[in-house]
Amino acid sequence: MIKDKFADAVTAPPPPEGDADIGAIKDILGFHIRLAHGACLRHFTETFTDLDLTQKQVSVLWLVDDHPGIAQTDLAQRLRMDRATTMAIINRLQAKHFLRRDRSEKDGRKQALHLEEPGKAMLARAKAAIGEHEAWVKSRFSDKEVRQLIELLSRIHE
Amino acid sequence: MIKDKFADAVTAPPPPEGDADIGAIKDILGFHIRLAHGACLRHFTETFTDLDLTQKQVSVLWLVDDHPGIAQTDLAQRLRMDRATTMAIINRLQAKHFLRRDRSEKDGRKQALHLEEPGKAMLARAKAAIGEHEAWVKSRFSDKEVRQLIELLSRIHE
DNA sequence: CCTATTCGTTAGCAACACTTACAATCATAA
DNA sequence: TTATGATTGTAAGTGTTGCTAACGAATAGG
Repeated sequence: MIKDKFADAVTAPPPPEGDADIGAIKDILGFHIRLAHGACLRHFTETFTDLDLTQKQVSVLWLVDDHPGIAQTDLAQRLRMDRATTMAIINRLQAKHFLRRDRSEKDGRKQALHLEEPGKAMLARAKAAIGEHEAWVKSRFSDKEVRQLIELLSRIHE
Repeated sequence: MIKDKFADAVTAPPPPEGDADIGAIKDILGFHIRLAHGACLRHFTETFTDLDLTQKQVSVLWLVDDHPGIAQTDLAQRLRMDRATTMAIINRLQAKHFLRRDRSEKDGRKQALHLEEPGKAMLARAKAAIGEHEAWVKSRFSDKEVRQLIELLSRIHE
């Protein structure tokens, strides 16, 4: 119930002038990446309204579960985030009691992150929701195309 | 000079545990789209620091140039943006005297957007910068792969 | 004419990315 | 061992973006 007008915009014939879509921008690869990301983000947000989680938050929960005791800097590197941005996300997750910070024993500067029980439960629900979301994205591709797309995108973010 | 640590993170061997990259998340298509978008956005921002323009602002300048007299709603639909978000972007561009709002003669509710001279000059510079940016993105693909990738991404944002 | 819709606008909220600065900790060289 | 420099987390602040809710003005349709 968010995108009715977009549906129109897509199926409607070019409004006034003739060709009249997005013009030469449509040849710009970066532009398509941004639009595709925006579409994904919108659908993700809808899928996760009940859980009240963002993409980043889910990614962090997921990685902390995969790597118990991981430090914030390590997290930031894996998700290509700023240290300060990571802080903000960790703060929100901690406020919800999804994870805790323990001082690392090996390095007093670092914080060892661990999921709390509510975090584990939420992650389980989140993974189910991600299944839905992924199904939505992948519905327009064959398995081979999905692998192709992932391979191509991987080259961009290394 | 922003991403030295990321270069390390990418070329460095998996830190502690064994496989230890991003784990099962790497099979999630949406995750790769987000990372690729993030990488693009970072490079774009670096490329456009001198011009002090964002992706959205460039897209709007470009479209207004392609479709003189376009209304804000039409812009919003083409770029998949909210009306309110579009307002904010138009306001910033207008504050820099890059474009102006004229009341539409055919529909008193609409604002007809036109580029001002500074806007045209800036768009010319922006298009050159986009050339650089695109070259950076495309450097890792063949022409065929670029066409493929655009086609696949287009299916996501319709 | 009356009603519903559209468009622009304003205001506010949340998330994120970035910067600068600072304190604590660690690593290393003198 | 001490001094120096780098790393880590933290805090505070700025800017961009996306969303909502509400309102007035203009339009379209009955």
